[in-house]
Amino acid sequence: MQNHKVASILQQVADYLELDGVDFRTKAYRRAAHTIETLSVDVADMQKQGKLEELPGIGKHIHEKIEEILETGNLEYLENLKSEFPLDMDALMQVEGLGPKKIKLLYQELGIKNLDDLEKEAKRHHIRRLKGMGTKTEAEILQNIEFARKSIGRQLLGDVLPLAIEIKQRISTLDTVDQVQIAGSIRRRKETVGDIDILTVTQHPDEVMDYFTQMDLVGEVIVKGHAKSTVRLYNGMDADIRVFKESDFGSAMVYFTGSRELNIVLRKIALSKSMKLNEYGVFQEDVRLAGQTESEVFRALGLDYIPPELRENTGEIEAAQRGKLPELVDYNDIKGDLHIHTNWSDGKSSIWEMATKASGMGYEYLAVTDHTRLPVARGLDEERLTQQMNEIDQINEEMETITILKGAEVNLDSYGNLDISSDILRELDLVIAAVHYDLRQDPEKINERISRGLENEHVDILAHPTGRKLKERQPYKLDIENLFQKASESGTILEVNSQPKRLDLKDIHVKMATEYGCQLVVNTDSHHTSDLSYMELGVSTARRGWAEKKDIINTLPIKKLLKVIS
DNA sequence: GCCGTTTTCGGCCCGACTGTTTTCAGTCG
Repeated sequence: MQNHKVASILQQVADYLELDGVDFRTKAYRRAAHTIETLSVDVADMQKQGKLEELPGIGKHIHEKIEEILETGNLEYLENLKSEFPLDMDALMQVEGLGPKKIKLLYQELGIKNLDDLEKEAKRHHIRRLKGMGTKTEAEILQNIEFARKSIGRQLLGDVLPLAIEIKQRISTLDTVDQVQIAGSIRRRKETVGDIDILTVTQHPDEVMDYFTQMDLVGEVIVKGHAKSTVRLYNGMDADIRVFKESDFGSAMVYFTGSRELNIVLRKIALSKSMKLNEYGVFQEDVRLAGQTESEVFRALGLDYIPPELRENTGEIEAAQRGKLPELVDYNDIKGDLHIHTNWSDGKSSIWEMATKASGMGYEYLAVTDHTRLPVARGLDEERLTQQMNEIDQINEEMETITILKGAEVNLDSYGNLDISSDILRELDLVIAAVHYDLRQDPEKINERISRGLENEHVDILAHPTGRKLKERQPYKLDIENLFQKASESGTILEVNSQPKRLDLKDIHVKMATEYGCQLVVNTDSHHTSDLSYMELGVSTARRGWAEKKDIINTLPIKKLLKVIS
């Protein structure tokens, strides 16, 4: 599967074209890159079937470029652009305030190719001499270089969401604030986020701005105005706050939730109906048609309400026009967690503690699935598994509010065999199979290994199917479509793992899997009672993958669930 | 470079802010 590679090359072409001031062709390449990146099928398959040009934003020329990438792994066009501008685009673009135009000017006038060159020339005061630059720009650049160097990039949703909620709660304590909401990619629950966007309604903007910029979470204030302020938080992440009128709040939420791609299409739709859409409302001539609520804004454009998690312009707008949006699985639909660890292996909490917490969350059931054998995780052998089953029997007798299921997270060895004997596996309610070592196998081996696991009669669930860890490691080199095909044939359930670093399957894979007819389960893989709350991240990942309640087995009441995993 | 319920050619989302200007270009979201 080469979708990501193809998209990345097209994106780079756009970056370099932008240097040259090429406007609309740049946009065309970005649009094509977005189409490929979010495609829920293999771009190579589309190409073989001659269907590439049916995709939005892909015409004759980009079709040819994609063919070249698929055949040769490279794109000559991009290589030529690179040799014309031999500079570190990525790094320079990280410097706030520098865009393609200024980068080109700096390269042509001063030969600046990277951050080191940039720093040198700024310190020599050469930059202020250039047209359109001045002392302020030069000082700004020097200041921002340091930040660009240690730029942490996008952070994990799971790390940022609690911080955003904290800020929202603090602002909502102000008497003068009528409404406060989180917008941006956090609201869309994207797996990584670049900043925190907060929108408010208040009659006293200055008071809110003072409070926001003086919070103890703030490292430095970047901009402070009456309608908008930006701060850099202690952890290096930027947070924006904006003030709107009550009557505009819906259109502001649509606009600042994005995505950017969705906004562009919404505005085109408005234009096609001779309306105008901006963050202050929907207008026709000078008459205001909508703006107070999001639903009202969508309705004015002839669309059903689109849940934030779907707002990526990957087909949801067309679905909303035809009244065909999916009924997404809801956070309250989840009836239990089927993948957790306890202090029997590498977890920190006891079975009793985990069950008590889960019961408090309103769950009907909880499956205890400690590691087997894995030495680093103090994994269980047959004997200890048996002891653990006895303890679970006891706790089940004492606890009336929740049913604890007996399970295990069993290792797939390098050939796809399980490391616990069938006699014991047969006694368990639930068997999860997972790859935990020998991760860098060749595609052929890892595919065979996982296929064997899926075909094993004892295996109910495949945990974290691709093995990726955000900002840490690549997925296994597996053929994902083969995996979905096999899983749908064998009826093995695929996990959406809710750990902030994993979110595996990820959103577009969730969509692919359901299109193959696979059943899914959303699990937390908790190692502590506090991890159980990660469920929300998994559910939002499933929602981003268009999953409905019927696709997720842990939305079932216990009797039906037991039939599925029996 | 893509695309069409006005269009096969002439458009391509919109507004705020900043620093540099003396009416605007570049950047950002």
